[in-house]
Amino acid sequence: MYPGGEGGGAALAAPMPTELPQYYDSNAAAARYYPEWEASGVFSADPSAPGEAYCIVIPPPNVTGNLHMGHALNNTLQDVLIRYKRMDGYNVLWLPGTDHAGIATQWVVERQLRAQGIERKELGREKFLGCVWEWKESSGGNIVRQLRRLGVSCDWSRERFTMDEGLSRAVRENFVRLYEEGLIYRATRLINWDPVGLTALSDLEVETEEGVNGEIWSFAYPLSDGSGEIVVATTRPETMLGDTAVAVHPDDPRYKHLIGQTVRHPFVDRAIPIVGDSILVDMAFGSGAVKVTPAHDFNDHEVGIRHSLPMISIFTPDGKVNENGGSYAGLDRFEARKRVKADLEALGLFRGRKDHVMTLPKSQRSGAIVEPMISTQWFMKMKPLATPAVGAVEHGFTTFWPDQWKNTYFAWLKDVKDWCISRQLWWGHRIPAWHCGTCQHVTVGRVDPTACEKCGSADLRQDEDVLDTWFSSALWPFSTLGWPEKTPDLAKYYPTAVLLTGFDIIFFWVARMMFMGLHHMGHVPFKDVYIHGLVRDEHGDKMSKTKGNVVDPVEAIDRVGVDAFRMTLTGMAGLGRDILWSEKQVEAWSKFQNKVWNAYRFLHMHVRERPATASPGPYDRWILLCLDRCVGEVRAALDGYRFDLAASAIYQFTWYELCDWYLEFSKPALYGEDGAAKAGAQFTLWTVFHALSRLIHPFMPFFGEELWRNLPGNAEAGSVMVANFPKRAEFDHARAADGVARQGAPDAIAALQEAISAVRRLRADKGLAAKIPLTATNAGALTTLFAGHSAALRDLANVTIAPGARPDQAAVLVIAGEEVYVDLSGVLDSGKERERLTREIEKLDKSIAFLEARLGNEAFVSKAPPQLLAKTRGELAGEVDKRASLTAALAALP
RNA sequence: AGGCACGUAGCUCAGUGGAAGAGCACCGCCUUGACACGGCGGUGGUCGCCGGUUCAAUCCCGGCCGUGCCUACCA
Repeated sequence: MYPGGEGGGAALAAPMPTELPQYYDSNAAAARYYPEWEASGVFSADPSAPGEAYCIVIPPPNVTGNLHMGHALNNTLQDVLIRYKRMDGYNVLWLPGTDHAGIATQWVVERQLRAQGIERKELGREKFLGCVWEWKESSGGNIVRQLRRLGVSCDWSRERFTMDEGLSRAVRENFVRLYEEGLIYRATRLINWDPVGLTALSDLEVETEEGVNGEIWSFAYPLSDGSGEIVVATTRPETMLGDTAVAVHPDDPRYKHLIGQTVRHPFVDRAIPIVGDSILVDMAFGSGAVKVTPAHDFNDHEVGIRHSLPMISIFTPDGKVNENGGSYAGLDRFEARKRVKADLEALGLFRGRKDHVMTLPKSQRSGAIVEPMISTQWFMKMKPLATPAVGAVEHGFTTFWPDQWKNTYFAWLKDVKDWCISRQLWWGHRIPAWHCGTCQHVTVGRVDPTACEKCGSADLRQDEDVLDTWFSSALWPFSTLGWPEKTPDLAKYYPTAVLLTGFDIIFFWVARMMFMGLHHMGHVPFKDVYIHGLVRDEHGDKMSKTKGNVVDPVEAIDRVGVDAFRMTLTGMAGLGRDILWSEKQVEAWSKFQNKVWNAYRFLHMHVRERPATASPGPYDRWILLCLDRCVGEVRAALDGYRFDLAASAIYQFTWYELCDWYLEFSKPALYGEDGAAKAGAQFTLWTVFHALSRLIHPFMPFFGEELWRNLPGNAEAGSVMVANFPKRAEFDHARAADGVARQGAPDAIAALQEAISAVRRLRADKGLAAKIPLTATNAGALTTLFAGHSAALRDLANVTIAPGARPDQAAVLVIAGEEVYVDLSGVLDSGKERERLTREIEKLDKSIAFLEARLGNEAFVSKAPPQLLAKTRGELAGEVDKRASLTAALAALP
């Protein structure tokens, strides 16, 4: 356009066509549109606005982390749903935020400090926390900046952090309430201890490393009365320093007379009772006698409780033998193992060893071998919370997609042990409990107490521990909406619509949100839980630094463009399948993007302004009905979380129907002189892109926006984000028009496509250049049917259909049941044509044999549905006719 | 050990109780006025194996084999 124009007063008849660039630049579009979208306020939710609520809370990434492919997938899928629902008129809120990630973050900062020669303990709690906050502030923006690169439409004005003021308040409220209800308690128990991280862990934070080569080492405990010995075996000989019993099966004839006697501990001055325990001991295994270390083994601990055994802790928090280990005190646990073995051998008590492949419990964070230790910690009572959480899914208040994940969820909740929620860390929500120095009473409160609630003493000391990170995450769906306040957000958006996450945190997070939501809100936190797979490399291997196959999403976006990047992930996201990231797949979607872009440029060549509504011709009606079907498929797919099928439906329609056929069909009208036909095609082309840009937008947001904004005459429509997602009813006019026009007539478009393909095949088979025009003759109704399609036949197959008899030299085709003769005068190669016909006839023979066999089966005829029977008979008749035609043609060949 | 998935074209995956589909790869031909990041045509599969139900099974059921994951692990 020429700003200001040329003067002269005459309005330009038509705007100068905006020259669309040859290629669409996804990242340039992103840079242009994203800031504008964010500034426009469309991302921001308004609970007082109309529309049914549709809310998703983001699975909060680690605040100091970086975006990885899992995040990219997770957030892309959320954005697809959010944009779809927003366009569909829902009152949408996508609430973003980050997690403080207790252990993980503390570790990173500790490591940084250690690199500078500073130890956390020397620094002290206050100063150390200062460093963590500093690190959070300096790196905390990364992840949200990277999320923005994905084009996600979250409500950034509502961004939350698990340790912000509001959420900290929710955490405290939750703790106090559960404490008052008796669901949080302090107890001394055997827990999982991380000797490197120096903190308690929950069961879930312990990972098992499989396939570790170890040994089973046997030794003898001499009976105290000197009458013999009992052989026991262990993978951890050093734990014998804490043995307080030997267990045998009460029915075991070898040992049952010994129950009640004692054995003598060779290193510590201790007589150890022999107890009978049918739960622990399997008579058939090993020697049938088991050493019992109640302070360092979960099974043994139970035995200790059952038999009131002493529980002797033998390790210090950092995994060294303590004063209970006699002369071994001060040795690291692995060093102690060697010494114990050597000393037992020296005493002649060694009774053999064998190799044993075992699994080792390791700390999820530090990797250290976890040590069961008796320790005083805070726990959450799980049974009363878990039961309703199981029921809610059983009764369908929350649905898992795919459904089978509910089994995983049930399996854990139905057998869940109390949750150890305290951590000996500094970074996290400090436990709101104060210990009285005078009477030892613990005061828990919403506000910091100044005096012991029991004795009034002012000698109070706050509990040193912080809460497990997942304690705050468990509240996320309602704490982020304002709980414990009764906010408009909470009223409008809770329960949320769907949670999208990976299967690895069903226990950690999904289950805990479920029971916390049910407990505090009385409703499930989300109606659906969509569990997506893992992003792997193209061979299906897990991405890992050691394999060197990690794809950095930001780098990938820079390289391939954000739209194709997203579509690649989305296109593979079905139900219960992992996503295999492949550059080939990226390329396919880049090509798709390019294909659409070129079709769009074609539109711009022929449509300069918004076309007036025009009555659609046969091709127009056809493509509009295809689009209508596609819209239905996309909606159904998205409603069932089949992102892959939605992507595929769009691809199929766009490439195979719109580009391969419709654009070609429309050319004669667009380039021609028939005003009505032209208007119909222009209007249809515009209508298709008007819908397609909206259909694509949730998946390829910037591409959709670019198509929408540059659609001729669409400037005032604003952003595609707030346009309506296509509905099937939009194309009712085409359906109605098509119904009137066809009135039961055969499907001319299908016949046309068949004819074009048949001629093309013939050409390819005969090696005939496309330039050579062909004539096809037909004496039947087909010529009438094709009467309106001569231009399409000419342009797409370079063939003319005329009424008439069979030429002397001709190839016979059967289209829609009628013989069509393609005049090959002068170019007919009898040999090749004979081959072709023979091949065709062979195929028909097989088909006829198959159909006849079926119809000859009495059981089929009597039991198959009548519709199928009729169809089969019709097919057979058609095949027989076709065969007759081709056989005659073969016979007639010179 | 138990549980849950999965096994369809060379690769990655859709699919349905009524004669097997896509992308990529491969083989021909084609620069035609949206597009060579393209067009047209084509090759390619006893739908893991064995039984059962059914008129009809790749699809439903049972068993087996193989792969992956989860949970619990025996001192």
